[in-house]
Amino acid sequence: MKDGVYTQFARIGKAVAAPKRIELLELLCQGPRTVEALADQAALTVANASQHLKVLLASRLVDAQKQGLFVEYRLADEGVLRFVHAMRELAEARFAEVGAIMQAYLKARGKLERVSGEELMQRVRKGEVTVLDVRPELEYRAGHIPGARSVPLSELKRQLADLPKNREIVAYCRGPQCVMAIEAVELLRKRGFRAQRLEQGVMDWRARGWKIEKSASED
Amino acid sequence: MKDGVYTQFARIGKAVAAPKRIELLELLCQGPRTVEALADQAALTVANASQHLKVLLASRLVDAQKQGLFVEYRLADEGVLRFVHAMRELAEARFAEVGAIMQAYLKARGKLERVSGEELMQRVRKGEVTVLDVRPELEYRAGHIPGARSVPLSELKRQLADLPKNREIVAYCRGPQCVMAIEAVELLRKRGFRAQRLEQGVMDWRARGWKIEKSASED
DNA sequence: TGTATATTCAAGTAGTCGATTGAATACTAG
DNA sequence: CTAGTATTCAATCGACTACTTGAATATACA
Repeated sequence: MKDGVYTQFARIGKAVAAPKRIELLELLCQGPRTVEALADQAALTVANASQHLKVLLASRLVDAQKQGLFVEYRLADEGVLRFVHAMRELAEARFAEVGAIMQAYLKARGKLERVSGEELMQRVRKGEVTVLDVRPELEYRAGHIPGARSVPLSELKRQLADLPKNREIVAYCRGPQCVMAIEAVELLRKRGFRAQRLEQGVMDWRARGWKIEKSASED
Repeated sequence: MKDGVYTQFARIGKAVAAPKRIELLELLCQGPRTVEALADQAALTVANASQHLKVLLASRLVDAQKQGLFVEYRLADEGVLRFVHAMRELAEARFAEVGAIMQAYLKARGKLERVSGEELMQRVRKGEVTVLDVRPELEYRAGHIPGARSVPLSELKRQLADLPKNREIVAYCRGPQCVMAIEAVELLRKRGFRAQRLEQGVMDWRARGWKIEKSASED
């Protein structure tokens, strides 16, 4: 009996034993995706991605739902999000490597200051800052930080004219491992804006139980 | 770069991808152990246990420390305990199997009532109950619930005479998957005691941040 | 109906992992 | 130093895994 229980536990472990599956999971933490989108973003062949997703499905960490021509995968529930988050925190605490890799990257990029969530919410409430969600619009629609404005990185250059020059701008993306916000802040600063990067991404935001806003359109 | 990060993350996943390693981890959640003790309790050969422990060591989830003739393994820190706990919660929520296996067992044993932690602490404070730690004494010394008395399951029969007949008794062991407390309660009831089982084990107790008492002796 | 598209299935290969065995290493006690 | 003990190392075998390739389903649209 005891053996059976641990075997069940290990199903969770096996699901997160492959780097690519963790990458897929983190992508799914940002919202539902089709197989193709996931394959694309994780640099996998579609067949291979499908196979990994099948494993995640078998471990009940994700759900799949056929939407017409596409199959949409999503996290099974918020508990999975918390688990992934706990795992990331443990990994970061345990492996200097992870922190080091990120820090080296951040340093090379010129030490962009990071803004914390509590800090941000206070300033948002006072109307002191403009919050930018620089992820693709689809991800924005799946859920975003209250008050954030969707300006996908790819659109940023075109929308520069609409942004306030004298107000502070805080950009965020998927999370600490995502570099979209970093690039956005770089661009903004080059153009003379006062821009900073939000330390957390949407995933951490949710994991901490802070509110998420959903767009009415779609789904 | 991104690939490297996820590879690091996966090291944690790989560490908990094997049932036996999870079993070892849960044993270590109850306190430091030597290789031999772990091998014994997890029903592994010593060499095999050593190998698994090496994997856990490489993933930084545990630490090893040479104590004279023995090597003592222990959790790297409390964060690991929280992680293991989060993983168990996820597994239990996700796999009906785990819950079902346990419930079937509990039912077959005659529906022993379960006592919750908050409930227990209130009654302990009022001096209404006697709390028994039925794990091996070594585990008791490594840490136990405040006010608990060490009566290893193997010693229970011999110490029956010392237990109060008219006071309520609450027994606990390692955790939900551990059956020592169940057996203890059964025995006590057969002998006419008013006995109940504490829902949590030491591990859950700690994970919730409740206090743990340590014996002064050893280490 | 036929064609295009998204996803899954099936089979094959190279590589990894878990368990076993027997030897090697480190420490203790006499 | 020698004998004994706890642990690890090294080599092996069978099982499993990730990824690739090419074919098979299933749905949408014309």
